[in-house]
Amino acid sequence: MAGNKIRNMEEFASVSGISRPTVSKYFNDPESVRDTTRTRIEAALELHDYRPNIYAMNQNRKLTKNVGIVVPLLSDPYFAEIARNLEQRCLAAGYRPTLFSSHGDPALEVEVLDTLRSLKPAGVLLAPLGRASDGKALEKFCEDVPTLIFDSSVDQIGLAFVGSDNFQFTTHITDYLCRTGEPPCFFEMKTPANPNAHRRRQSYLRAMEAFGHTPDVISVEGEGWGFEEIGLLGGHDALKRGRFSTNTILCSNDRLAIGLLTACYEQGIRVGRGEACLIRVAGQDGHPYSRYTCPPLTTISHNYDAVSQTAAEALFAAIDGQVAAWKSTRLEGKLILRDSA
Amino acid sequence: MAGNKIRNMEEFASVSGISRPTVSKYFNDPESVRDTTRTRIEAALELHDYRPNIYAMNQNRKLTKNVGIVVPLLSDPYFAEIARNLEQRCLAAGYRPTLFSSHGDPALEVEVLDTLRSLKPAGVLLAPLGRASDGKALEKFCEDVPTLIFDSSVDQIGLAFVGSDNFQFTTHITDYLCRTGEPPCFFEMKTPANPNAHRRRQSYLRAMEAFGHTPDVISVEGEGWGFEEIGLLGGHDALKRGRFSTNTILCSNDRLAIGLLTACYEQGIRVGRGEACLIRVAGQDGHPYSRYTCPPLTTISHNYDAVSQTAAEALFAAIDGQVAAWKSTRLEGKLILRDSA
DNA sequence: CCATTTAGTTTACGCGCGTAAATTATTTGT
DNA sequence: ACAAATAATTTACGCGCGTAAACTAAATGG
Repeated sequence: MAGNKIRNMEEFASVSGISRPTVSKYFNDPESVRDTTRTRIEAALELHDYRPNIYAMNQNRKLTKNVGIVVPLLSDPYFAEIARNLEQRCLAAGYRPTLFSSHGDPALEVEVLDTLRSLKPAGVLLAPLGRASDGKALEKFCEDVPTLIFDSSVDQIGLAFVGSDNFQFTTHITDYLCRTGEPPCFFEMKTPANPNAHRRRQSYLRAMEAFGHTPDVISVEGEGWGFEEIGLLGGHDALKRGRFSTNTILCSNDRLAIGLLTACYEQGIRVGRGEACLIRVAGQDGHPYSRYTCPPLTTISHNYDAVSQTAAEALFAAIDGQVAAWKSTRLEGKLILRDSA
Repeated sequence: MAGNKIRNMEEFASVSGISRPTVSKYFNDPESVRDTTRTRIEAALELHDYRPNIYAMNQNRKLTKNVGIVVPLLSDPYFAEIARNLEQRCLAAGYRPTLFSSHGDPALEVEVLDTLRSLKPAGVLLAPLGRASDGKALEKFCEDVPTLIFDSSVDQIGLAFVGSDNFQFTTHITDYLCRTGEPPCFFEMKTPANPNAHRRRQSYLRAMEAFGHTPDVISVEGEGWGFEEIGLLGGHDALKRGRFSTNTILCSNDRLAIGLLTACYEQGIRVGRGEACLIRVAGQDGHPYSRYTCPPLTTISHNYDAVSQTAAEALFAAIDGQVAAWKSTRLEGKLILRDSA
């Protein structure tokens, strides 16, 4: 932090007593220079706080150190949490993460990919919108940029897929619900945004069959990503029409469950596993807010850490040139027992 | 989208029949070239889908078109929502927004500002962490980069401040609570992260005095940004110890209220304004999830749109060279009546 | 229609860095 | 201690674009 300001790498090289190409090499990878050289550079770095111009840096590099992180909806705390997790891992690995949200809009998703392309990222961690995504655009993007798909799988594109095992999720929690009370009916959106929802419904149907129960799926209307509102309206409607065939409701996801809980409350229906409770409600996802619903929501949680770690490491490996065949990794969820079911 | 790919502006200029400097001018500001020229460039643009290299662009420009948006905690839906709003406004105004979260960590906040500095942004929309922020670092950053502070004010730094009128918030909702039932006690964190919390407490004290009531502030322990958890634990504790002097509780913010509602639920205390209800709970902020608590939360909501618009427009005006004295704009909130109070 | 304004063209340079090739200095191994 | 291997230096070029200056073409106005 000396008075004289360093304007460029040339000047910094001279004050550090090292040639510019070597300094350049250092900034590319500090490990690539000799210990004594690194020490001298880092000493100068402390005195003069110089940072290479990222624009000039990235202009000539074939591969930048940028990593794009794209989620369908950043205002959903689930995605916010996983994005935060991925962001930290990128930073720790020496990459420069940039966050993008598609805001639930397929057109915006394409725009985001376009923006990303111009950033020439070393890699991208992409959670697609799902059903509504422009498949062609995604595929084309994956051909151009090393992309790892997470959360929601779309065909067999990109380097690999990492997400949760939705079959295990629903089977596991259905099993729990069957063992502890009436077998559940299944509460979902009629036209879900996300393919995971289909897997969960199928898994529910299979599990119920396997356990010898008759499944019952309640599909409510509603488009878009306002799941709580859809759960609330659909819940009110279903409750009024006596649409639930058992006293136990498994929701396709936690946000839907949050809306349903509100509907139950507003109709004076006590939810939980206690004596005085009329129905049980369970969710799926391990949403950050599921602990704070009334009653607190029984759910099956993503393994946030493991998903993030697996996804990040797979991408970094690919960036480092380690070729691997396309692979789908689906991690198991963990049942979180609370008062709602 | 013709077969031949354009490698740089030179090539694009030749296929569009316009000289490179003029094309460069177009990309800087499409309005700065004649209509006929713009039409020809845009026609070529449709045929050849070329995009200027942003790294080369920004290298020589004194001012980029980048705008940084920094919030204390992106996983808080309140900040996620306002960030989304700001992001859209930046895009609409022709800027390239980039989202950053300090993740509740002062050290990360400084890192974010450092990263931002190297992006040479035209401007920054910054919501500081508050109390924990490194004031010196913020001030220095504001000297170097046109920065507009929003949400939470720190001294008189940056171009201006835009946020909500916390005095009006608390006065207004306190007034409502007093008129409709017992005067409220005030539930807050002992060491809040955010200066807005202090304003709200003060406003509560003043309002109660003005209305001729005795104020009662319950300050609960807890550090950091896990407000729901702090509200939950502090709520349990306060309820067990009979710490609430009236049947009405005004929370310093909605997230605290969400935790308190859960504590009430877990202790079998019915919340709301109905006959069978023991206490009333109200929040402040108009949190996106406040509609879905049980009972739905009465709160006073930020005017998200107006705050975002005022902040964005003030920044854009400053970027366009319109000098203005430092100014603080505090917008009024709107009472949202729900079942909790 | 010509003088004036406005916009586009040509030419040229520089930004800050990546990177390659040839050379020289330093470290290793024996 | 000397040859071989490794690392740093010198030199030089280029990336894709911003931008300035001098010039030429096109639009405007009376």
